[in-house]
Amino acid sequence: MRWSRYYLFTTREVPADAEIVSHRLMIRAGMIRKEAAGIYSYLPFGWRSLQKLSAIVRREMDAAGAVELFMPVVHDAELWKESKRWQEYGKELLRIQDRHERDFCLGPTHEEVVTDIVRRDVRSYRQLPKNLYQIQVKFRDEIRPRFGLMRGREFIMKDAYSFDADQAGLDAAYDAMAQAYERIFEACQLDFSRVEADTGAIGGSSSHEFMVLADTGESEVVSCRECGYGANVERAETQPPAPPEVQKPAEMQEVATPACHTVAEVAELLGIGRERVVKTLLYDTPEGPAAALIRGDREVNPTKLANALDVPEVTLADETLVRKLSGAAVGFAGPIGLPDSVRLIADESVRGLTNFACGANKTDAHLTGVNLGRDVDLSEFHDFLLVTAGDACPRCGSELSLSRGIEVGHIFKLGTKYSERMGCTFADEQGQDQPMIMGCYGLGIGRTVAAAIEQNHDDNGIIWPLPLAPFSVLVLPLTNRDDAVVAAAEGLYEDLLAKGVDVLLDDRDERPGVKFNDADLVGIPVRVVVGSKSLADGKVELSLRRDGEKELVPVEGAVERLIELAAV
RNA sequence: CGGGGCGUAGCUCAGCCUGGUAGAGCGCACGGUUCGGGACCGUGAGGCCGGAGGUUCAAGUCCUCUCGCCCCGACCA
Repeated sequence: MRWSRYYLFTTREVPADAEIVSHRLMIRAGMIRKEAAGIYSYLPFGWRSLQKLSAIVRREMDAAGAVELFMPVVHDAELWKESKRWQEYGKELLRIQDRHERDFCLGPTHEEVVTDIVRRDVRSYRQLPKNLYQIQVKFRDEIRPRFGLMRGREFIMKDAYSFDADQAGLDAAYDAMAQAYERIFEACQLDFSRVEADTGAIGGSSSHEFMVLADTGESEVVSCRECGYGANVERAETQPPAPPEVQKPAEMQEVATPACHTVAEVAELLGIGRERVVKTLLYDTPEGPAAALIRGDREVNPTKLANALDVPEVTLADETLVRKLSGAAVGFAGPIGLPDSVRLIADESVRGLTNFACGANKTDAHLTGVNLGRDVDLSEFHDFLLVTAGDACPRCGSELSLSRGIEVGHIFKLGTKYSERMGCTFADEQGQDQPMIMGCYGLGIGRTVAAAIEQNHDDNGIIWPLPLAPFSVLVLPLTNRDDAVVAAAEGLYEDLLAKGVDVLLDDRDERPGVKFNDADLVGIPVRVVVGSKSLADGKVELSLRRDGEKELVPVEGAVERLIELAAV
C-alpha cells in the first residue's frame, strides 16, 4: 500500500477526553473515530489490525472444532421474553420498535438466537456436540462507556456457543475453548493470565476470564506465583486468617464508645487490636435485609456475599435503613438484638474469635467480651472475605499478589439455563427429551487490540506485536527528490509486495522528521529507511520499531532480510 | 441514577466574571527558502460561538429550557 493513496491520517494533538494510552494512540494513529459515546468507526488502519486478530481467532476456533456462522444484530423480543431476559437484562438491553410497533432489541449477546437456531435443527444426541461461533457487533447500552475501545457500547466480539448431551461433553468443549484462547493470546504475544471468575448474571457453574495484565485494566486479579492459582478479586478465595490468641471467656459488657464510628476508632479506644472487633455491615437485598459479620481488620467482598446469600445483588444499607434496623447511628450495629427479619451471616474470619467487641445496636455504645455460642448464636458461616495482597493462597498457602488486568475473554459453563427456558432439547439414547448442556465463550476483538497497545507502546507511539500489526514492513524513502532513492524504495516495495508481505510505502512528500515521527507513532514493526547517503554506498537501513537498532544492509539482500524480520 | 465539568474554525483551546466589529496555535491552500527526527517567511480560505426561548438599543458573553460530550461514584457479559 502506498501511504499517499491510503487512508491514514495521524494527528499531533488528541481530544482532551482520551484518558488512557491505547485510546490516545488509536486516535492519534488514525485507527478509530468516535461517532457517539462508546460508538466508533474503525478507520482503515485500525480495521486492518482487527482483521489480523480476527484471522487468528478464526484459525484457532476452527482448529478447536467450532463452526462459524453469522447472526443478526436486531433480535425479536419474543426470543428474549422466552428466556426471561427481556425482563432480567435491564437497561443495558437497547430496546427498539419497528414501524408496526413490534418489540426488538439490539443483541448484547446471542444465547437466545443461537439457541433458537439449534433447537430447530438438532434432535438427537447423535447430532451432538455442536459449537457455533461468530465475529459480530454487539450493542450494550453501558451506563458509562469509556477508554475508547476498552468499554464501548457498540463493540466487536467473537462469541461461541457449545451444545452438548452431557456434562462430560461440556467439560471437553470448555477445555477445548480454554486452550484455544490460550493459543490465541499467545499468538498475539500478549502477557495474559487465565483466572477464575464469578459467573454473574449469565449464570452457570464455572467460569474463567482471560486477563491481559496492565495497570490501566478495570479488573483486579489475585494470583499466586507458587502454584499458579489466579482469580478475579470478585471471586478470589483465601485461607481464613489465623484467629488471634484464644482467651478465657470474659464477662460481656456494654461500654461507652462516643463518636467511634469506625473499627479503628473503637479498637483504639478499647485498647485492642482490630482483629478483636467484629464489624457488622447491614445490607439490603431483594430477599430482605441481612447483617454480614466480618473481622474488624478485613473487608467484605460484595459479590461473594451475594453468592453466599444466594441473592442477585446486595446493596450497603443507607443511613435510614441502618437506623431502622439497628436502632442506632451508622457505626454501632452488632449481631445481638437485631430484628428477626434481619438475616445474620458471618464470614469465616469470625469463627474462633473469643472476647471480641462489636456494636451494641445503640448509638455511642459497643459490647466487649462477646463470645460465640454463649452470647450470640451464629449458624451461618460463609467465605465472603475480600482478598488482599499477602493473603494465603487457597491452594498452596503461599502469599497472594494483586494486579490489574483487562478482561479480553470470558468463558462460561452455562448448563441448561437457556436450553430449559427455550425448549432446546435432544432425544437421548432412551429416546427421552433432555435439555442440551451449553457453554458460551466470548472474546473482545477491539478490546484485545486496545489491550495489545496498552502493553506495547513507548512515548513515541505504538509498538505492534507483529501478528497484530496493520502492516509488517514500512518502506521509508527520506526524500522524493532523489531519483535513486525513489527508485530503490519503489523497488523494495514492489519486491516485498510480490513476496506477499504486508508493506506500506511512505511515498508522501514530507520532510524526514515528519515521516520518522509518524513511523514511530503508527508502530509498524519492521522499517527500512532509504536515504541518499547510505544509498550512495549501495545500502539501506533496517530497524525494528521495538528496539530501534539500525542495521545497514546492501540493497540487493535487503528484501530477504526484511522477510526474515517480518516472519511471525 | 447521584456529584462535577465542557460544547467557539478540521484539531487543541482563549474570549464569558465586567454585554459593544469572532481570536490564537496546529492543520489546510498558494508562493518562496529549506530537506536524516514534527523547518522558516509571506499570503489566503475556513465560524448559525451545540439548539430553542427570554432579558437588552445590543448576547459567544446574562437568564430559562433542551440536546450532546467528558470525569468521579454506584453498576457490569
